[in-house]
Parts: sequence; C-alpha cells; structure tokens
Amino acid sequence: MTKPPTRIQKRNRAAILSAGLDVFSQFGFRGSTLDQIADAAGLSKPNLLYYFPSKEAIHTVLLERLLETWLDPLKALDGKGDPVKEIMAYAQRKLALSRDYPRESRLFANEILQGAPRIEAILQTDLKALVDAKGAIIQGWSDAGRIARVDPHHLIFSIWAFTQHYADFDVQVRAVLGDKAPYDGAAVFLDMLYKKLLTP
Amino acid sequence: MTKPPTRIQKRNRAAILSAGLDVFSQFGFRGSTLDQIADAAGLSKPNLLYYFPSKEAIHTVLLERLLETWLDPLKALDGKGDPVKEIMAYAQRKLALSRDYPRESRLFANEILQGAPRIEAILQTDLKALVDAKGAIIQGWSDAGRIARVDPHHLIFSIWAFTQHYADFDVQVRAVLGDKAPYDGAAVFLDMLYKKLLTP
DNA sequence: TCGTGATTTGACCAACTGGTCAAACCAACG
DNA sequence: CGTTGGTTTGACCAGTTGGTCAAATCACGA
Repeated sequence: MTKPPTRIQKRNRAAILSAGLDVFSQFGFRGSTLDQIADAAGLSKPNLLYYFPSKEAIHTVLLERLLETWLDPLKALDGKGDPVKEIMAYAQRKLALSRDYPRESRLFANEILQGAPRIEAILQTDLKALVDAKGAIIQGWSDAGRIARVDPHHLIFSIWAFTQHYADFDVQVRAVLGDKAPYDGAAVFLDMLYKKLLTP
Repeated sequence: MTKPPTRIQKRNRAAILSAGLDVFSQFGFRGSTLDQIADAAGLSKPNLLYYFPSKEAIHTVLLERLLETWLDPLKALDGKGDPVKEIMAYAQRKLALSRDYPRESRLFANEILQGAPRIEAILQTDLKALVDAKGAIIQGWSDAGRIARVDPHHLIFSIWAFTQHYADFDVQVRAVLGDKAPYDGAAVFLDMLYKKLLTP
C-alpha cells in the first residue's frame, strides 16, 4: 500500500537522479559529494536526504536503471535474423546509445574502473549469461560459414570498446578532432570495420 | 645544485608513486585519500608528505610519466615502413601496453573520464599534433591505394578503444570470459580485425 | 478558511580530509 | 664516539564529509 508520489516528489526525485548522474558520472562514487549533487539539483542537502536515504541509495538507483538500458541492445540481437545485419545493427544501436546517453556510459565506465564493487555479481551472472548466449548464436553463424571465423567474445568486446570510447573519452576525441563532429564519422567507420571483418 | 637522492629517498619515492598509481587509478584524484596512499606505501601520512609536498604533486608526477609512455608507440609509427605492418605493429604494441601497464591505462582513463582537467591543454596541442601528423601518413597510404580507404582519426580511435578496453574494463572482461586468459584471444582478434580492414 | 500532511530548512554532529609542526629518532661519516 | 643532516612520528588544525533532527513552512483538499 505505498502512496502514489506527489507532483513535487516526482519533480525532485527526477532532479536528484539527473544531478546525481551528472556528478557520479564525472567523479565516480567516492569522488562525488552530496553537496555537489544537492547544488546541481537545486536543493539543500537535508532536503535531498528527504527524498533519498543516502548517497549510496541515489547511486544504486542510477546503476539499476543504467543496467537495463545498457543490456537491452544486446538482448535484441536475434538469432533468426541475417547475421551481418544483426551484428551491424547491434553495433550501431550501441553507438547511438553513447551519443544519446553519454552520462550513463561514463557512470558505467566509472563503476567498472573502480573494480565494479557494486555490480560485480551481476556481471558474473546476468551479463556473463547474456554474452554467452548471444556469443553462442554468433559462434553458430561462424561455424555455419555465414560470417567469417571470429571469437564472439572479443567481437562483442570490440563493439563495446569502440562505441563507448566516444562517450567515455569524449574530451580526448574532441581535442583530437577539433570542431569536427565525432559521431557521423564514427558510424561510417564502424560500418566498414565490421562489414569487412564479418564477410567470410 | 640539487643533492643526489639518498638510498632511502629512492626507495620511498618509488613506493609512494607505486602506491599512488594503485589508488589514483582505481578511485580517481578526488576519490583517493592521502591515508590510502600512505597505507599502501607503508608510510605514515606526515612521512609521505615529507617526500611529496601535496596530493596534487604525486598525481602530477604520475600523469607526466604516464603521458610519455603512452604516446611513445604512436610516435614509433614509421611513414617509410610497410603500411599494414606499421599499423598492425602499433596496435599490438598498444595492446601489450594495456597488458603490462593496466594501472597506467586506468589512471589515464580516470583522468579523461573526469574531463581531463589537468591534461586537456596537452591533449589539444601535443596529442592533437601527433595524431594529425600520423593521421596524415595513414591518409597518404590510403590515397596511394596501399591500404583501404579509412578515416585515419577513427582508425586510431578504434585502436585506442579496443586495446585500452582490456585494461580499463578488466573486471568486466574477466567476468565475461570466466577463467579464460583475455590477452591471447585479444591479440588474435586484433590481428584479424585490422588485417581485414586495411586490405584494399 | 482551516487543518493536516508533505516539504524545506538551519543548526548540529562525528568522522574524515589534506596538511603543518616541533620534537624525536636514526644513519653514517669523521 | 659524537655530531650532523636526513628521516619519522604524534599531536594537532581547519575545512569538508555524510547524515540527523526538531522546528518552520508550504500545498491542498475539505
């Protein structure tokens, strides 16, 4: 029998989560402070703690939401579709995720960099299971000669690495590219890279 | 007329830098504490501050050392060598760097993730100049038809992304691979990926 | 308009932070 | 052995941290 959230609750909770995403994704959990988050959300610190019981709680909610969005594209990889098309679509979806949700990407990166203390268990169970399952599909395509012989795990790693690079290393990418837009060129390159790799 | 460092100075400075690398690479600058570093180095906090004037100073020394090692492999890319061989060698050198110096890779990743406040200027000048120069070489090879048509910048990004992924996302890689060793498979995959991409 | 529950705040706390300092300690060389 | 300069430490400090609490304020339905 939980009460439905009021208008103000919705607004403030959303503001806090967005502010938390800003701050945590830049400084990591330990490097972020409640004052920073409260400021960014336009609230006082005690007021913030009226909506979330602790710093940890904000971080946890953000991580949980993140993991869903993050694993969705891979789940959508369909074993009954056309192999090359499926893998290319996955890679492009992942790249779009980096473009549209860079803060989420950096939050994830920060968590992993710090040794994934809060999600290591999920990585070893849910993520591993998902990757193994989709990896098996790719392995099947590979064995059947429908794509080139590749190690599915490293193929997936390479897609993760390349696409997330544009969000996580944004500053570096922009420093090197100057004022050129990163994502158009990245999409073209991504397309060529995997089309060539996967062609038997 | 600076005096030569004593035996003890050498030992302790090295211990502090190694400890600082451990801690900073995991928690970032703001998330790391002098107590952590002092503990890891086996010294008391005041003792640590006898060798380095501040937390910032330790971090700065580490970043400076890092940047040298980090840009070296790209500098070695030789415009007079065989195009495919040169690029492949660069990629493999970079992968070896991730395998042998994962802490340095994570220190760099942390710095970039946090917006590169301490090295943004260097990225925009030194790094950009280096990448532009080597990019021009690759562009030349591409124009001459000696390798396939690729955007040199994104090619370099993809090499960075893929190789650093194994150091920076180590926890995730190991969670997914189970007990399989990451780097052997990565090297094989890397080889195939770029050989196929670069072949005209 | 009033009452009630939701919301906000200022004052506060203990633990931790980066950093200082004088005093104690120790290594080594004459 | 003594002394001199490098080394280590405990006590300390001011500012920051995550978090609490009672009191004040506000929104809104009756």
